[in-house]
Amino acid sequence: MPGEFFARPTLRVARDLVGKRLVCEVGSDRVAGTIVEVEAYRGEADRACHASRGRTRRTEGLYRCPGVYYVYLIYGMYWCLNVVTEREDYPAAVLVRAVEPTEGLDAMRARRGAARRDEELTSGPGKLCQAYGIDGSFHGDHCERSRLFVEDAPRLPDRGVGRGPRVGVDYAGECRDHPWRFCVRGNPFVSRPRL
DNA sequence: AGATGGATTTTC
DNA sequence: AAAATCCATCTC
Repeated sequence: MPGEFFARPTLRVARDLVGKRLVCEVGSDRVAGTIVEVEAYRGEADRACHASRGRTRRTEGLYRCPGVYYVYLIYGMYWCLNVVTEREDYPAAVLVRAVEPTEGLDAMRARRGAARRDEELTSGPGKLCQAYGIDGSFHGDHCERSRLFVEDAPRLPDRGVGRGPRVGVDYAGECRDHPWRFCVRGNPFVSRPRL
């Protein structure tokens, strides 16, 4: 998808990202999957957004132009992939929380030692980054010029897309209940099926 | 349920 | 300088 796709209201980008394909090509290696779960993070008033404490060296990436990757380390162990949205100087992004693998399953299994079943390969933001080999070296890349990119796919009907509160943001006060999480309804690769 | 682990941020 | 925090995952 071109950068313009991400230069729109974050909730709309998040909704439209569900069903598209996330692809990573390194050398002759290609891994791909269908995005089945995302979350929107938007503005300094969103207490679950890293930018809620303002523009710092860490959060600077969220203020970049739409289509740029914001990749960060969580709990000192796992990488999480976000794509910046809206416009430059406004902090907002969509977190990719889960994909359904379609290509390169063997490479994913090799990187995901702990996964026993295929459903455990990419059913979480940290898991999918490990399966894809996404790390801090992708931080700041633009989607039009990166080994990692999003491919278009037919739009899912509204009835096939579930919506609910975001995961792991109990600390975010009144922002905790915002229904800014989107997923493919009934898909076994969604990280937390209950919605 | 408990351990893990490091960068960022807050507090002393 | 030290403590607390965090958009998670694995193992027990």
